[in-house]
Amino acid sequence: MPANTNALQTAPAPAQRQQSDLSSALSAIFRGRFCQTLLQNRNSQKFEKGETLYDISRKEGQFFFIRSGVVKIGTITDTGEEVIFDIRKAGEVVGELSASSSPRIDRAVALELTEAVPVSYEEILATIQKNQPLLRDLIQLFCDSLLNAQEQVTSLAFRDTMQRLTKTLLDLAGQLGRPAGKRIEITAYLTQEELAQMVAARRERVSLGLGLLRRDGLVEYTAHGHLVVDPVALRDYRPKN
Amino acid sequence: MPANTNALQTAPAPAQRQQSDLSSALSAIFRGRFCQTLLQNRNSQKFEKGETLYDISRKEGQFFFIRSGVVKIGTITDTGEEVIFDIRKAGEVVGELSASSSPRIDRAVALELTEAVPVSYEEILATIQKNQPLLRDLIQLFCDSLLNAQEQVTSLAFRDTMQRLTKTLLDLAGQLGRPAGKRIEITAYLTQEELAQMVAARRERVSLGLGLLRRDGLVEYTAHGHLVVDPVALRDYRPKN
DNA sequence: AACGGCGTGTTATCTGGGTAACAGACAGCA
DNA sequence: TGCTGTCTGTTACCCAGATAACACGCCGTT
Repeated sequence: MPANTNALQTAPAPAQRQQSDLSSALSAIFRGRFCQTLLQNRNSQKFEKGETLYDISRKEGQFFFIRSGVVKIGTITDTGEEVIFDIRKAGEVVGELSASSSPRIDRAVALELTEAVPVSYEEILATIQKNQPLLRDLIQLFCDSLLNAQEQVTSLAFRDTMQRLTKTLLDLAGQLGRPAGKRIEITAYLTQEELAQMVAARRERVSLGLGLLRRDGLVEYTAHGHLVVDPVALRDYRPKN
Repeated sequence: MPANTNALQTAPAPAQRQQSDLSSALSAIFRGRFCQTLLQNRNSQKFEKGETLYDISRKEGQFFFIRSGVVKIGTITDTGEEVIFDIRKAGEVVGELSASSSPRIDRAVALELTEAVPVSYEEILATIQKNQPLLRDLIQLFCDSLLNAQEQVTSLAFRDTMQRLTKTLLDLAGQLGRPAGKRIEITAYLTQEELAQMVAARRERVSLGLGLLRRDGLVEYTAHGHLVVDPVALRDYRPKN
């Protein structure tokens, strides 16, 4: 079953080969055009649902290239409260903050069975020096992450719970969406608690909010518990309907 | 008066020379060991208090190396509301998001007379390719920025106004602080409105909060309107005193 | 000296959303 | 077949903080 996990042993490759593979993979992944085969000579790790890829304040500087699955990145305060900064899926990268020499606060947890290839920051740097165009992609990755965080700050500063909820749903539809008629199905199972951690509100609020949206036909559940949203209607949803 | 502004003309240097200067400057600045002289062959721009270095959604991808002064970076929503993400001072860099190809939302405004050297993203990339160690510094810059933004999200999600205010004051003391006995003076003039935009709360709250802290001797004003804080007392300030 | 303009201090009122406390639905398991 | 744990839906209550509306001081101008 864990075929990829020991692909390295079954098809040993010289460092040379591996290096060039990594290079292509970085390029493809950073650009979001992930190809399953590119990293096939490298070890991949499996993470069960709920398992953490990396936790707050660990030493090893590793990026993870997600082959399949979905992970949440967020943090937990000393008082046990949890926020979610972002969701990443197959073809994307997590753990970019491991490049920082400052103490970090983020962690990543699999939302479903996830396969990811860990690559040390040092290795990434080395690869970039041999493949200059990758630099732009790496930096773009940081920019996207930063932009996203800044948007969250702005949203928290000025928007109410309902507006943050609709924005979160739209973002999710964009990231994890699969078209279903004129609707979009969010292809991941998120509990209301997790939605609440993305919205930065109490679960009860999210429950109420979803209830409202459902009553107005902007949102519904599939049999599997997935959310299906109406993006256009959601986009110009005005509070106090 | 604008002596630096045309330093390039008065002391023309071959591209070669300029390139190596920029390289050293990047290194020093990224590491926070800014040296006034390193960029002296490059144009520097002056920004009056309140003038914007760059605004939301402009095209030119430029970083600014701050020679002197203090700037705020933040954003304004379409409804005119303003937040401040961060404050940067002499020796630091702003505008790193200009590396992004996605539409950005941030802007930078001088809080006092500021001199800064604009350097295009392309030029920075070119310099890094000739001076590999700089790559780490550039990435560290992004990491610090991202970390800061994530902390703000966490803070907004879980802390009340008073806690955010004390944290903001401590951060400011760390960034703009000059020791004054066992106190620290924040060497910039910030209106309560600006503090409020950093804390993401109404100005009235900040006024009230500062009043409380002042009553307890944790904060005072200098004659010039600067804040002086007691960092140790502030650090373990507990609400509901 | 009189005027805006701008920043600050303060209060009275209203409300979004947190807190607490359930009830029902469903799934796994013993 | 009931037990337990996890998730969702809903309500009553309360409070931190937004809103609104001033008064005051401190300038730089005219």
